[in-house]
Amino acid sequence: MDNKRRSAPVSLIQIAQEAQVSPATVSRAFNRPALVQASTLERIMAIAERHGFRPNRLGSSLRSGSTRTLGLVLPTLSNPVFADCFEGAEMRARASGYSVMMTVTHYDPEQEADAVQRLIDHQLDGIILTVANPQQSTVLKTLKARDVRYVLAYNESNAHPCSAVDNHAAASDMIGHLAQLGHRRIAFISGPLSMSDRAAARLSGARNQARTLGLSPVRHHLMPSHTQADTAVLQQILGTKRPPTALFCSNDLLATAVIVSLRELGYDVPQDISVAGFDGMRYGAVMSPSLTTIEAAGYEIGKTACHLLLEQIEHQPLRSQQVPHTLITGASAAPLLTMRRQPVTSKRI
Amino acid sequence: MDNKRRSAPVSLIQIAQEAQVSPATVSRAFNRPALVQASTLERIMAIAERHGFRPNRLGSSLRSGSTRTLGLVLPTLSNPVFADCFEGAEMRARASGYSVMMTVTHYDPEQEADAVQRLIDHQLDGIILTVANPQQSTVLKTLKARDVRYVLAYNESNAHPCSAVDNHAAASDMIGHLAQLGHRRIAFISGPLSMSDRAAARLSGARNQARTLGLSPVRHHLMPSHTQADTAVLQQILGTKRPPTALFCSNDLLATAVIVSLRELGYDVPQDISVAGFDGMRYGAVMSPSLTTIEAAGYEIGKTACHLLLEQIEHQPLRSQQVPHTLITGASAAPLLTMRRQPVTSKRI
DNA sequence: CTGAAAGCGCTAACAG
DNA sequence: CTGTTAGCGCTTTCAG
Repeated sequence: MDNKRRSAPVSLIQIAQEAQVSPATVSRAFNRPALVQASTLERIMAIAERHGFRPNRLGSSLRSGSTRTLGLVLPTLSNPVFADCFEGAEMRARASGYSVMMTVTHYDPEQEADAVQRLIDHQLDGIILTVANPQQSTVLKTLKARDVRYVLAYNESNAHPCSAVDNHAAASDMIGHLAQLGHRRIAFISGPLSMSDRAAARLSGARNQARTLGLSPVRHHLMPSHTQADTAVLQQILGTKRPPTALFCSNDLLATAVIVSLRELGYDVPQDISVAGFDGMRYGAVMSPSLTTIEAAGYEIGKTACHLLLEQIEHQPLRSQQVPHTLITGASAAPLLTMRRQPVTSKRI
Repeated sequence: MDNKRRSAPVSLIQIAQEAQVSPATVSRAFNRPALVQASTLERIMAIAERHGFRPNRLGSSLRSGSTRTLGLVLPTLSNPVFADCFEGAEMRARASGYSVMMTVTHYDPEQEADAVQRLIDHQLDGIILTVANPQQSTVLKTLKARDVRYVLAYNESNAHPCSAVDNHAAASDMIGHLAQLGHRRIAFISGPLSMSDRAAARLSGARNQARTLGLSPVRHHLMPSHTQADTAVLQQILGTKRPPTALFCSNDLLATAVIVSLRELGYDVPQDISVAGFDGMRYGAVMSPSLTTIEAAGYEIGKTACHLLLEQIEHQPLRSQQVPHTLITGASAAPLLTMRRQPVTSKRI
């Protein structure tokens, strides 16, 4: 009856029989062809091809103890920097014959834990992950306890191998840039810091640099999520006596949302207020106004993280690597002088 | 010496010994706990927990013939619609206890073939994929020949199970909308059609509707890639005697690039020329001008494709499912009357 | 260069 | 409800 589905699952043993060699030889033919006599190799391969045979990786993984598969755990792919990160990591993995199992966590530590457990169950050779906060991450403990190899991507840490930009320095650079444009009252806007150590590091870098340059202390304003702007909060920020003249947002998606909300409130960017982001997502350049931001190449972070992980798998010593960042001067942050004296506080739309 | 790495790989057998039961019982405890006496179950689980034991999926997969893992093959995650597609598919997969192995092909049939082969080697339970063109796709033949379950995402086909929007109808809708705005000369812009049957279907829908409405025939102009605009081509298109008043681009990324290029050439969108896209990527709403486009929800396509695949895996009959599309009226396409009479052909920048 | 044998960790039959 | 048995498909010693 059911003779259509799952036709002829040929196994290595059958190839061996047909080729009149032992299974071991067929295995060698595929894994270390140099060890097999040319004529034998040819015969085996011909038969294999005829049957469309390819070694079943489950068998080989079980026996050899390696799945040649890596796990990738990221907050979300909606943020294009993480999509880039995947592409960088997968490209690097493929170059070494590895496949990638991927999952997203939506910045939720509980989902991080589930994800990592799932990947461990699959016996992956290693895991690349971005966690909410490496300091107090139970997953990292699990990983260590189980002796699973891993590398953090985006998170900075000196307790764990990682691939990231120097968020502190990058945020400093941005504050420097805004200061150079004449801004002295800068606010920092982000989602819940507990969900992103990156945002926290950026805030700290911003504050530090503001202090160094003698600017007003950087106020921190919280948005409900890392990618959504709360209009009420913005209204409140700008309704104060001496409102900030520039808003530094913890990521580009948030900066984008903030710009849209400001527009709805009747503020022009950068005419009434400057806005800067962080990440350097591709669309930033296309937006209007084009986004002033820090480019932290996701592709590089992913590629590097994967490279570090593969090093570990090859038993090279653990190490971390910083990925360089670049300030991108867009039109969303303008010199203070060209801005209006009195920001309009009433709606204009 | 090397006593630090890979500490104590506990196996089901060891748990069985310690719990004084047979391996089968431990297996049942994890897979069908209802079949095990409560007290036994408890004892087993306690011991397992103490050792941090979890069943090794390689063993179980090899024996049971199912990896509970699906493959996802997409052109690229740089296009946010595909990133959404991943999220939709992975969410659906996870809901049924499946993991996802993912890879990108950059619209290259050769990479599609490699990817599928790699996934087949991993013995995945099924594959969701977007191919350049299902009509002449060797991968689909391979998949069929090997009796691997699969569902197409984005590609429309009546020879293969698939989840997609009705590209033809959607393109018709867009032409209808542009016609309603007063446009009668509309050009269609895309990358190489051989790399995307979606673009081809959209072109055909556009042409058909233009004919129906008695508009000028839709001219098709080719860009070097699906996401990059060639300024020279645009210049040539607009340099003709009776240039099109609206450009319908085969996807949003391309539309975005076209708008940027037009701006560089000194054309204002939509003042001088209207531009429409296709896909409904999130950033379209944030752009300026906001993008007129067709929303084809990637998340839904991915989720649906995964759902169809899981149905297949549960031996339900093959089927396809169309995902609805929506016209999004943005500001990048404006009524003809408000446009200038004579499009400027000299640079203004 | 090749073969024989053992077994990776688990589950599916079949008994009881 | 539980145990026994027999592998799933492959690789890896260890011998030749």
